[in-house]
Amino acid sequence: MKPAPASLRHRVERLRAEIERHNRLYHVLDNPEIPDAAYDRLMAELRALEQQHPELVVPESPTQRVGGSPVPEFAEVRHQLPMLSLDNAFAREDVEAFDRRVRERLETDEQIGYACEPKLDGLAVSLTYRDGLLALGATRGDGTIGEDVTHNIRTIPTVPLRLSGRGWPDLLEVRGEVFMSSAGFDEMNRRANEKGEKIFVNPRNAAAGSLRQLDPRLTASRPLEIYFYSAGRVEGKPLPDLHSEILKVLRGWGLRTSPETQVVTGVDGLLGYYEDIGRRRSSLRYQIDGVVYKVDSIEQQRRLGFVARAPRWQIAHKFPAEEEMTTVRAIEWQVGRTGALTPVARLEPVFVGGVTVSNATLHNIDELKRKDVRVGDSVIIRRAGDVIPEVVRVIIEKRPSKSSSVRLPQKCPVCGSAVEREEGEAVARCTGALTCPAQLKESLRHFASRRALDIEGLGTRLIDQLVDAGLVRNPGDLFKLTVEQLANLDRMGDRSAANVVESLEHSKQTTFARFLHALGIRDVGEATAEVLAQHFRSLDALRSSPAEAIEEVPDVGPVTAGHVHAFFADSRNAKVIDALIQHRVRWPAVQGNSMRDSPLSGKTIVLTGKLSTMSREEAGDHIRKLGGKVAGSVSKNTDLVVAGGDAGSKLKKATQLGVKVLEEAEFLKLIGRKR
DNA sequence: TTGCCTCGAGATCA
DNA sequence: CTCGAGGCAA
Repeated sequence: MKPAPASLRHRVERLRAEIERHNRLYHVLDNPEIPDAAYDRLMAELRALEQQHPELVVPESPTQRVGGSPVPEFAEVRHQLPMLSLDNAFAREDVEAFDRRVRERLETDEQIGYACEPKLDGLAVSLTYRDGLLALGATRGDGTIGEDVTHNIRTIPTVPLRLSGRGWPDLLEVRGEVFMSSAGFDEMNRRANEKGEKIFVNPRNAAAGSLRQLDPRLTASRPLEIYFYSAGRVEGKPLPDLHSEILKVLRGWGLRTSPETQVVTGVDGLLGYYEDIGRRRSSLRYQIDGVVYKVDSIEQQRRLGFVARAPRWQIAHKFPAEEEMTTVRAIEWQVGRTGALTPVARLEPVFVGGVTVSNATLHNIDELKRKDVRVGDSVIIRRAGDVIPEVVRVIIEKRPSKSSSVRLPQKCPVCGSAVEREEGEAVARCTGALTCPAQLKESLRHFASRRALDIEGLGTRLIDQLVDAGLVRNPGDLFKLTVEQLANLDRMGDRSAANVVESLEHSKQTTFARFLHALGIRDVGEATAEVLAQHFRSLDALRSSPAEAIEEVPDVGPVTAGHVHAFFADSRNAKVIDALIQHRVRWPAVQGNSMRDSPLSGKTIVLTGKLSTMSREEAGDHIRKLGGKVAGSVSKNTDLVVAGGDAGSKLKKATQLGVKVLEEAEFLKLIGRKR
């Protein structure tokens, strides 16, 4: 093939620039200059030229949005700056309190400038541009680690593959919300319906599902959009010092921001914005579940800082949750792992807040009595806090004439054992322990779960069958199962059965902490299991300890210590544990850094700056594991400050107060981690 | 709590 | 083709 002549190269460049300009006019500025057909002709010409001269193709060419080949799996991405969650406000008082807190912390009586925007119902993503080219697109994940979905992000027409304009930093991380417009969603479903394909139930799930496709061609066929709402990591050039100005420069680089953003002053401004958007909510092109307020000044944001996992300078003001009426078909009692009886309302299915709700927990007997929900009642349902369905109230006028209050059962509805309710406790419990099939099933689920023994393939269905068939009466029985027994069950062939036996075998090699966690002792979750393991080091030491000795463990109080001691004192539990050990469930000896001789034990430590080898969360976990406490700010009570790169005011304060400061390398040595 | 995607494997039908 | 497990997101 002949190399492309310079004139052709030039033409290709011109075409790309032209197409990108029209993209920007169309998607970002919402102001197209040429008809679609003319745009299509430009694209067609570019495609033809690139086909004839493949050496001219570059990844950022507008023709390369769909990279072609599916990815084998999603890679993990660590967010350099964590993607935090945000606090919620539901009532105007919450907003007033927010504004008051902000002014108190900033020690000002002046009205605060706030940047406001709608809170879109989509999913948060982080995009990284290096030298102006899209390099990475990732989901939020847990805020620290997300998934690499670059191949799918590239297919979104409103995402520029190359930044336009000038003056962008060498490295720019931007955050935004990927969503589907209501019209796009309806149109997509209409087409899917015509073709007899399955339709999506709501735009949010459709958008989330689309980003999780392995094959970008499928994603490209979904009407995804994006609005950017903030900058993350920036290197090489500072951004403006007002949030609203940052949004402006982002827009200048072709990154679409919400046209509804607005800067207001003071709490009245916030509430006015909320009402304005609320009035226009139904005429917006997309679904929103509230609005977001941010302190506009970046300097003020910095001074306000963070609390736990949310910044103090922003808050989401949610619209009231959508409510629907339905009827109660039944009220059932669920028996949990610890025997706790929970009343659950089985409802006539009703579509509310984008999903079909047919169950709603009533939490406990007190809650049930307070609301006096009865079978046959008409009730108001909403999805509280985004997720969990809630019975708001009963419509008394519609109550059937002969109905009666639900009472706490005297006997366990599953096994018939006595039900006990301790003085002053809200929960009632079945006393059947592992003889109760419900408790047994839940215990086994917990035992096999990922953070416990992690037995792959042992799911709900299989556990139900094993218990119902009488094959398993306690966790120890799991390890007696044979391929033949398993293969006899529903939907279990030889292959599946062998896989389960294999993963059971695999799960026997565990850690002391996981083992303790798996036992399901009351009040012993992952964290407590970890400190118990560190403190006692061996099962025998723990088993033979009196409650007082267990109480010596940091963060373990008399109640938890009592539960732990009682658990091991129970001969039924002892038998199960012995059986597990007999089946060679085992773990490596717990290593050196016992809490007692750890250098961090009882120390208060502050982390500042970026560590190169781990996230702050991880560093915090290490410290806590070694008996230390992590604090957010430096004071005279601080024993130690760990300074990573770019450490700021906390380091300064530490020096002022004469607090000992450790570099990352020294810290790693201290926690017994080498580089 | 629900909905979505992916994967492995069992069930079903030609 | 269908189902269950497992993982993710809000």
